[in-house]
Amino acid sequence: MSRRGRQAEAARNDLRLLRAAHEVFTTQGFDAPVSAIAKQAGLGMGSLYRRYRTKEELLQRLCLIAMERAVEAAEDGLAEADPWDGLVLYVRTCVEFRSGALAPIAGTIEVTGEMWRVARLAEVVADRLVTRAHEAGVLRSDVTALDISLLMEQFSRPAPGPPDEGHRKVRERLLAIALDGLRAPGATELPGEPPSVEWYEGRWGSAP
Amino acid sequence: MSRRGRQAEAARNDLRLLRAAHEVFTTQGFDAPVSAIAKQAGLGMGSLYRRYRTKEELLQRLCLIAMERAVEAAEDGLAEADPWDGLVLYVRTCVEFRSGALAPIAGTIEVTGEMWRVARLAEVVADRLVTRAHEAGVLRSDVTALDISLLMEQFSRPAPGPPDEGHRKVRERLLAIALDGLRAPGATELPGEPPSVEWYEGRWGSAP
DNA sequence: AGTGTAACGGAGCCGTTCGCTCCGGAATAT
DNA sequence: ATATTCCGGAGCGAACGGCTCCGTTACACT
Repeated sequence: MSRRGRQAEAARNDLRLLRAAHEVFTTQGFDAPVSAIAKQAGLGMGSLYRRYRTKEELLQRLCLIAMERAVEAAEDGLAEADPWDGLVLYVRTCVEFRSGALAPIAGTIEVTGEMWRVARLAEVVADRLVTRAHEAGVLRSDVTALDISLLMEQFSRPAPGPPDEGHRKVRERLLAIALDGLRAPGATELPGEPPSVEWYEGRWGSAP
Repeated sequence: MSRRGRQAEAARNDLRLLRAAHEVFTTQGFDAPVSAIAKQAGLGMGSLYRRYRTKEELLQRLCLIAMERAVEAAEDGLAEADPWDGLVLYVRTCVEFRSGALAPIAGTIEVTGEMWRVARLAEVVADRLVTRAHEAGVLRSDVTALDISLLMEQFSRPAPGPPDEGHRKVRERLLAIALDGLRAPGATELPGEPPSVEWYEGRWGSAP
């Protein structure tokens, strides 16, 4: 797998690039300047634009990876013996990686076929996790898988200003509160209709 | 109060301007173009820059008004007989007005003396509301007033993309979940230390 | 060692955007 | 009729962002 010399450096740089892009885009929003990614990665613009021919291409790659990670997180949750612990692990992991912050980007770029594929997969796996929690009676019955996706998205929303360790801690506390609110049985019924998949994916542009 | 003719129109326009600015800044973020506010208000740039000499001046006014509204909301909550209902009313009202979305703006502009004054007042009133809920034993004991402020801020965070009625509904559902998570007694203890006021207000620049 | 080549950094091009100004005209007041 | 107030929006200068181009560097192969 690993090559030597200059090629190995290129591979390392690609990783650094993706990490930097994740960091920058999730905290500064998707209209962050490309130069900020290069800077964060400790690379020049030339290297970035050699690897990705356009900003959009970088974003597509980034979203794809984030979704793959979400799938992994869901599978990890499924591997957990206790349904509740599994669900919590999934939510915590996703919020930690801020996958939700990437989701709205999909509205800005063209969604590739592969992205749709992984998105469907992620949906299926997450559904399984939620269904299991429902059947075990540990998750309040009026909450849907989509509610949970949107909750994660809400908690991945970037805080303005420079990244701050304090923000991470605060998010953990607030998320713990919200997770308690997810436990069965709910104290009060949730208002309104559950959100629909059509609406949710409508923000991504038309289907494949 | 109301004047006639051209002066009355100017007063109406000021209101429209503030409403538009609130709408635009809370949904698009604080780096939204000034022209967008003028457009949303149905006015020209000239009218805007006659009333407010600079973008910063407009933002200062806007923040001040938002904080005054937060104070009102807290007082309304205090007027409620039931401590829990009062707290919920306060949180719901603030999230509805998205006061939290304005708070981070304070880091980008100079904070006037009057703004500090009202901020202190808001802090005091909100504290009273939270303390009352604690004493009544309806609010989980490990949550602080600052946690609640930050929760409101998290839920006021702008969603990318065009404003959408769906988002409002979803926010209500998610907020209902979080509010259930605030009820006493909490299912699991909150992680980490409670946030400190110094950290919270540190984002606004130095004290007056 | 010498040469070809793949990857690197970053200054700079060009189109766009943004805050703000300025002026001609319309509505009101005197 | 004249003076005053207020309005709209084209346009200015500066800054910014995506992307390219090119001189330089460091490895690979013989």
